[in-house]
Amino acid sequence: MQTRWGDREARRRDIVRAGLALFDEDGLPALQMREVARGAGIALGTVYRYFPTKESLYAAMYAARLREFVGGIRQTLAGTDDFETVFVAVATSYRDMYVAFGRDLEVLSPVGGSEPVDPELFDAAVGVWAALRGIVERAGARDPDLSMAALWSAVIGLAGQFTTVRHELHAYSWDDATRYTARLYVSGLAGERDG
Amino acid sequence: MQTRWGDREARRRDIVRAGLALFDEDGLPALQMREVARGAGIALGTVYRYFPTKESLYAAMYAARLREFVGGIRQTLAGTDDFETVFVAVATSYRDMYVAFGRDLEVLSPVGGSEPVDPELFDAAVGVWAALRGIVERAGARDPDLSMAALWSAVIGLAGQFTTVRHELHAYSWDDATRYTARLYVSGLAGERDG
DNA sequence: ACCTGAACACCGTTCAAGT
DNA sequence: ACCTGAACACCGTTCAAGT
Repeated sequence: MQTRWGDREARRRDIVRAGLALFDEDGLPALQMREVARGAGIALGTVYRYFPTKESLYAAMYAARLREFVGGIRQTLAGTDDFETVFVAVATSYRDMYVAFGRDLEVLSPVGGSEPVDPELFDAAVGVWAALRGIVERAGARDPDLSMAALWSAVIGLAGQFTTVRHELHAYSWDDATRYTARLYVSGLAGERDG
Repeated sequence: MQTRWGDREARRRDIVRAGLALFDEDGLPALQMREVARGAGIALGTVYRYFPTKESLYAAMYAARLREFVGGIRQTLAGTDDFETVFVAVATSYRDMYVAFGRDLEVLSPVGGSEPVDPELFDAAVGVWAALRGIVERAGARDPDLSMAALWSAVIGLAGQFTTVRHELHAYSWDDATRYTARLYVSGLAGERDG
């Protein structure tokens, strides 16, 4: 299906799709503007009529993936509110994005950076964050926001640890480590409530 | 103090020092081989007689910083074995390295990657890891290795969270979040012991 | 208006020549 | 042996010309 001359919306999608294909295949070094152009079936210069820099293309690719991430968490939350199950699901989705995008992940950050985000995505992220906060609150957190900061750090850290060679250090699987971390937090939060 | 013609050891140090100066000033984009040569007072081609690629120079710069990191933790451990104090100190040192080197940090990974590490550094890292493990054990961990994995994730995650714009999301300082996380773990580990 | 691709700029790497 | 720096290769970005 050929994108028509002048169809800016379809052209933009073609470019982002071509970028993600290269990126998924061989990482950031493979994201070369000449290859993007080739994948999108256009000339090199045309890519720059849609994205003024390589970095802005990367940002668009990232936004596309973020949308999928938030959608996945929403689906999990629709099915359960068990702390451990939700923690493992969120951490696992996060890890998958981390593998691709690395340290610059801004997943679920409703405040966001300097650029205005798609409002629909923004609202979805805020909703997800509030739902997660509710689960933490029911687990006994005295200061749910501070607990969320700690929990979110655990998610980031597990992804970081199991994404490098470092994880070969110990014998624990992703699932074991993630579930154990969830239980440790539940126990710690229960201690806050009861202690 | 001019490095003498043929003094390979001093020359190597000059190059690594020049690289770190550029890197600290303006990050990875500023680490350009021409600039490294200029900073080390040698010709461009000479850099390649010491480091076959830019990546290998980067690895040497990283090893130099890792040595400082391990030395700092050892000093902390010599002064105290209080869980919270040690956790905050380790997390803070880790964060400082994370700011510079990002997701590729392999700090305190005694097994290491493919390249053989300096044996002295290796031994120091193993010693530090064992000492930290002892503290976790005394805090009540039933499976200290699994707890270390979770704790180490917390360190990584806190660094990750407070190193991006994401940390502007909430009102908590590095110190608050780090201390709270330490206490949550202590409470969780005590639950393992007593529960 | 939108698209093209040759040309430019920049930077990692090489290698024949210098001491 | 060690060092030099001009030359090459690669890739992000621009812009005058094409439809």
